[in-house]
Amino acid sequence: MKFNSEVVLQSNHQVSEVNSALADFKVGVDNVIFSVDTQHNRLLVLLRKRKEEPFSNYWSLPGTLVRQGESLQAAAYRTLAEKIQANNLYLEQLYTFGDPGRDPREAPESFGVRYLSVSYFALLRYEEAKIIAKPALNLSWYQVKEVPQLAFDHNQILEYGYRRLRNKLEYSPVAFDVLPEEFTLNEVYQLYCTILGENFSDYSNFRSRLLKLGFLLDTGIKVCRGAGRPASLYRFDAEAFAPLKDKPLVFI
Amino acid sequence: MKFNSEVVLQSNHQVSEVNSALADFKVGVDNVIFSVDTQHNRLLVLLRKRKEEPFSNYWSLPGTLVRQGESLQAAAYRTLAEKIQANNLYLEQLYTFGDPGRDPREAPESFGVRYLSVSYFALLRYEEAKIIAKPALNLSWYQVKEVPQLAFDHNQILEYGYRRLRNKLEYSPVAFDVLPEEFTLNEVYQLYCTILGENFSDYSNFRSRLLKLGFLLDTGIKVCRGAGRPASLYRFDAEAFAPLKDKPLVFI
DNA sequence: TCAAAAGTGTTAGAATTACACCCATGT
DNA sequence: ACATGGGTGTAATTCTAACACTTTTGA
Repeated sequence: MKFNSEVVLQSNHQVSEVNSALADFKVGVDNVIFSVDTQHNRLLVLLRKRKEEPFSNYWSLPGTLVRQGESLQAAAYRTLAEKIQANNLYLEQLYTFGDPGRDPREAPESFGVRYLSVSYFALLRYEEAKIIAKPALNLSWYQVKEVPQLAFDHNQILEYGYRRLRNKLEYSPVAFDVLPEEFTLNEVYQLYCTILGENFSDYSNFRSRLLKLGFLLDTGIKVCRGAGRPASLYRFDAEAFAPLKDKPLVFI
Repeated sequence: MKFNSEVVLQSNHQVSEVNSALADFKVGVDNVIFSVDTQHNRLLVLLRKRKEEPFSNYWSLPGTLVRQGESLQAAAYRTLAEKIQANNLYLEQLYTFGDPGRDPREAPESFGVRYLSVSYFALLRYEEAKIIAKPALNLSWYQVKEVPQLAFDHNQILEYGYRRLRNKLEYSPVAFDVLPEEFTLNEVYQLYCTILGENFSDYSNFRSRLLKLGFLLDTGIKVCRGAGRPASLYRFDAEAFAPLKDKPLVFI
């Protein structure tokens, strides 16, 4: 019998006895909020410095506890909206971490209370992401490559979210949720480059693959970005995309 | 702003007021247990007829509440092991459903208690899956295509699990977790056929693609399955597969 | 007129598809 | 010997990767 590798992520916990009484749970939502800074070719993640126990002074993923009458996704969105403002964003549930011992507030003896974390990942563009500047919130963008040791199992959650992000980009049209209504093909390319790395594909090949898929409409409108030939503005055609849903697309 | 389609799955709930008090949760685990019957070319899912309220007499996904000191995955595995016995199985977390109102035990006024369902999906072969025969458990295999209306949001969970299963099969080696140590290539092909449908690929092409990937070892041992030329037994080589992990495989 | 950015085209090589065909066994 | 299932080979087509080249703008 084998279980899968995803599961391994949450299994490095202290071994603990299982008794047949039911566990009581507090449910939190933790967000991996990625922002793509195509200008500087950086992929960033939003972190918050904790000022409370446990893990006081550690950086952590922004999170919250779920309120009465609030859906999980609504809680995730609330956490996000309290901290940053953005018009185009993508939000999706990631994974639920709930091993006993993942939160030190679970006292070693008293198994009464467990802390469950339903994680979400969000993607938006750095240009649009305005941090709502309350210094008390202790928020900061970190380059994904340079994230320090985080509170709880948040490094694991981040790693998991990063993997999901790269996969999503390859076979689903997340990019168009994040870009504005109208965009140039080069903007799409830049987005892919900063997330997947420069050499994921040649621009001209990327371009023709994308257009061949047939769900990008050329508006005919041209825009000038500094020097160089003006670029066409495209828009995502949801109707043309619909039949491709579920099919394994490759944007590589 | 757009959220993704997965999220839509859990958003058809009654609208309810959010107040700032925290919600209390009971956490359950629900399992989508698929079994592949290659003999009869059927994909089955294990259902349990409820004998308690709510949804008494409805079929439902087998589930349980999480116990003190028990990990989510352990709870999922316990539910499974109580009901069926199998040597080779694959188990993976699916999605967490937690919208307010998904369980009728959440009284309309009292938002105190919420029922969260962390769903898991399992895959095993029908030949190996022995139902532990306690009539009181009211268990039965259903063909996925013929599942009736289920309790709670279990049809949604099943649909979601089914989608995941088909995707997993295409780009990850789940099949080899489910097959015995040694297997014939035709057994692999049959597995793919019953899950993805007859015409997903020609046998000879499937065969060469699979072998070219290089992580199947020919043991040299031949076995006869009735008439016809004897088939070679192969085994999955985890070491040879390791470098291919994360890479986008295509078993189509 | 030249550099920069947008966009098109070409070509060698790899991968995919749809088959035809040979091999080894039970009856 | 022939049906059955196992296994190999191949030719047409499509896809991919790498790169050359043309077009349109600002300076």
